Formats: sequence, C-alpha cells, structure tokens
Amino acid sequence: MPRTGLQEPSFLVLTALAAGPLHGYAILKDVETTSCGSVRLGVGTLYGALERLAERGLVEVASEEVVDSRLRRSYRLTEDGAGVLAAEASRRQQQSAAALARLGRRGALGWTS
Amino acid sequence: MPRTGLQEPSFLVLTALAAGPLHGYAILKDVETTSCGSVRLGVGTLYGALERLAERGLVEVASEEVVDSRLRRSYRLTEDGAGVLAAEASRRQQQSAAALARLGRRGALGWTS
DNA sequence: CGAAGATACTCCTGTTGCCGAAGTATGAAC
DNA sequence: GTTCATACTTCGGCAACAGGAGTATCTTCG
Repeated sequence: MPRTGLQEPSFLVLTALAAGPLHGYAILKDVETTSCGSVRLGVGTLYGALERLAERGLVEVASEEVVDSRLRRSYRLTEDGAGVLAAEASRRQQQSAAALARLGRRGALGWTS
Repeated sequence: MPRTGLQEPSFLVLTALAAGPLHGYAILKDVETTSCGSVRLGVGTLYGALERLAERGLVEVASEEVVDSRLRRSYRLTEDGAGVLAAEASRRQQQSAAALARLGRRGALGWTS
C-alpha cells in the first residue's frame, strides 16, 4: 500500500466520521475516547488530514455554523470515503489476523515466555 | 500512537519474521505473497526498516552465510519484537473492528448504496 | 560468448503525512 | 483581570518510507 493510502491518523478520522458528521474538536475527542486515551491527535495533524481527505473527496464540509461567536465547521464522510475506509479496515484486519496467527503458531505472543 | 510506533512496512516485516528467520529477499517475497501481490516493498524500504527495527532490538541478525559468492543475511524476530508485533496487531484489529462496526451501523459499507 | 535476468545487499535523494507548537479570538470560570 | 476551554489557522521540522541506482555473482538464453 503506497503512502497515498491511509496512515493511521487519517484512518481514525474517517472512522470518527463514520458515526456521523462532527466538527474538528469533536473528532479529536472521538478518536481519543474510542482509543481509551491512547491516541491523541494534534490539531495540526487533524486539520492537515482533513484537508487532504477533502481534496481526495473522502470527506466534505457538512455545515459551518457560528456558535458563541466561533466558527464551527462540521465534516461528513462521503460515499467514496466510506468505501475507502471499509477497504482499508479490511486490509488492516487481514494483516492483523495474519500477524496474530503467526505469533500464535510461534508459541509465544510475547508474554507467555 | 506516536510515529515511533510501527508503520505498515515495518509491521509487515515483523509479521514475515514471525514465521521464522528469513533473509532480505525472502522477506520481500513473503510480504508480497501474503498480501496476494498487493503489497510490494522496495529494497530501500526493506533494509531501512530492518535497520531501524534492529536498532530498536525488535529484530536481530540470525546468521550471515555466503551462498553462491553472495552474502545472505538472515534476520530473526526477538522476544521484544514479538511482543511489539502482538500489541500492534491487536491495536490494528481493534481499530479495524471499530471502523467496520460503524460502517455497518451506517447501513452502507460503501458498496451497497 | 555476451546480454539479460535473478539474487542479495548498499546507499542515497526526494516526498509525504504527520507532529508539535504557536497564533488568533471569544466565552466561561475563578 | 487572568486563566482555561473551545475552535480554527498556519508553519517549520522530521521520521519513515518510496524509489531507484549501484555493485557483484550466478544462471539462463540467444
């Protein structure tokens, strides 16, 4: 998979949006929450990823509202985005299964020995 | 997950070695085979990754032999490496499951609509 | 025989997607 | 008034590739 595929931050952003439209900070929160605090994207990373994903047509702006004098821009996953996310998730699933299978066959998952 | 985690190429290299010691080109072959030809690592990528993984103590040189006047260096996964691979595989498994679950709940996996 | 391809590792330049942080601005809390 | 949280903008730096060329030997083929 070339680097033009999805890196983890982008993958997680798409996953967050798969549940419905969210604005920037809500995406950050979602990613952190669903990873039980183990993954925290920086805002630079988030907006950089959103821009690239938007350029690729995988996400689009759902709405822009002014809340408390602050612009709040929500994003939504496009159909293309959903397709790419599904494909990537499957790929990662397969790769993970392969790794775990081999580790199991190895008789050591890194903590039994 | 900080960038000091595993990117895909490194992850796949560790997976290849989880099955037993292999030399460079055999790793390339393994990665390509297990991905059904969809992932082909370049030699620059491979040896770069091997070097970094070795520096981190996740792999080590298993043997160096001269075959047909050619140096053949085999690498093996260390116990630490197996542990890191297991953890990473689990992480990716979870993330994939989460993404697929949300897509399912969304009623569209990108190809039903 | 010479050329091309396969095997095996070395080395290097260029690119990409973050990573981290600083900036701007407003409202809320202390 | 100060600090913190919310919300987006912007940017320099860098790690991990990605791609490819180089060196060298053996095998295969014309």
